Amino acid sequence: MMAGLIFLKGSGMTATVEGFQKKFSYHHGDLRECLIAAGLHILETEGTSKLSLRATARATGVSQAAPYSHFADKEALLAAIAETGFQRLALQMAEDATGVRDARARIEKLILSYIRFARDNTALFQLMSGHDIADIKKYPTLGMTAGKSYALISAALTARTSQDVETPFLTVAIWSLCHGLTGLIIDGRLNPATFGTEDIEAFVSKTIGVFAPQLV
Amino acid sequence: MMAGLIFLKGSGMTATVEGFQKKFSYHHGDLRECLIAAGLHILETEGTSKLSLRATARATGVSQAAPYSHFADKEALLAAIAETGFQRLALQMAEDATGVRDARARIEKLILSYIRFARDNTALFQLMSGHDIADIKKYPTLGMTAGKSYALISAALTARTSQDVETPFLTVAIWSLCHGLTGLIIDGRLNPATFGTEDIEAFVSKTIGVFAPQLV
DNA sequence: TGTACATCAGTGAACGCGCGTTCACTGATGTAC
DNA sequence: TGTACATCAGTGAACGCGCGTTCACTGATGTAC
Repeated sequence: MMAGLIFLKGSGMTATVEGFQKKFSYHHGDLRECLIAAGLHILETEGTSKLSLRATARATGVSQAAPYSHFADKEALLAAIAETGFQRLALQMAEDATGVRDARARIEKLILSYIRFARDNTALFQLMSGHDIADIKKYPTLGMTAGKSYALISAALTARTSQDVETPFLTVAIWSLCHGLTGLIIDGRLNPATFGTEDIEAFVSKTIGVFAPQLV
Repeated sequence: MMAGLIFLKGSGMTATVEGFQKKFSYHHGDLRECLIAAGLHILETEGTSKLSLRATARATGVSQAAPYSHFADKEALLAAIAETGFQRLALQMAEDATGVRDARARIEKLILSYIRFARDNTALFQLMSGHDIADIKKYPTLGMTAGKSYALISAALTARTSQDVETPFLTVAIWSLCHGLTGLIIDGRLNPATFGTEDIEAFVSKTIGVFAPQLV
């Protein structure tokens, strides 16, 4: 099946949109979500430079002016796409760490999940991390959603704080390490041969061991 | 004095270019360096989106086709600008840590210098860290120059490795932490109030203390 | 149940813009004699 | 020392492009009566 079909609108056509059958007509019915989905698709298949309002509308089979019924401008679409990204990231992290109750193992899982997400969705991750959205305060829900993955790591640490190192400090430190390692990896600026460990899993494990030995 | 003057070329005009007087005429004489300087200037004053070959040529007072005498295409100019950025970063880090011989203090200085550079040159730092240059292998000197700041931290660590944690591992870890903390700070995604320390200096110091207590 | 109407999502043409790149050219410069 | 010439950095006009955004409009839909 063509992935693009999901976003397409055409007279009389039917297509599965997020699990339910929908008959398309003059009014799309689900355009906002489809534009976001199409934007995500363009981002991953063609890169940031190709992600335009017009291309997104095109991929959705809708006129170039149609997005303006749902987004004030291009930046608003970018913000919505980034927010979806943060939602997916938090979801994936939570899923990957499901059932893992041991604090240290859980932190490691969360970090590896973060790295995996960035690797699998590089352009999206860069949109989420970058400066393409100038005024982040214009999109209050974006900041909130972005905090979800941070909260997962914070929560995993909260249960197991040592006496001499506070959780907030530890969270920021581990979060920075996770974020930095991820960025360096996806930019190809780290040579895994010089890690001093066999692979990234081992590296993360060793890092947490050195950094937070108080975690059980 | 207008900063733009530095890059300007005009019949009969004189301007100081990197410390020496130069009389401009049909042939510029130093166009390659001036284009890079102008590009850096645009990057910091107007942002990545305004950094185009045409704008750079305009800022240099030269025709829009002139840059093609020195750069194969836009990406080649971006690579040259990024490389200059890496050069400046390494230089600043080395300067900021001059005379600091204590391993732990030196690492801290280097990290704080890295953060300061990113804060003072946000758009440039993003060009250096981002994916705007698609095929980094096309610019071999870029990769080499990028390695200089990494080498500074690595060297600072080499002198003081504990028995149970190897230097390469520690370097990657501290490098990741430094890079990640920097990225989160310049993206405004960290609230300094929740650091658990008074300021960033204290945070970095505490981090190194926890992470590498074996450093004197 | 049937009809008139208000709503507003989506249309399609048009605007002006800045961009990367090409191309035949021009003119300043350094060098060989 | 003076002249002819090759070099090649820089010119300026032009190409085609895709973009964000606006605007008067159209037609599908739901609702009030």
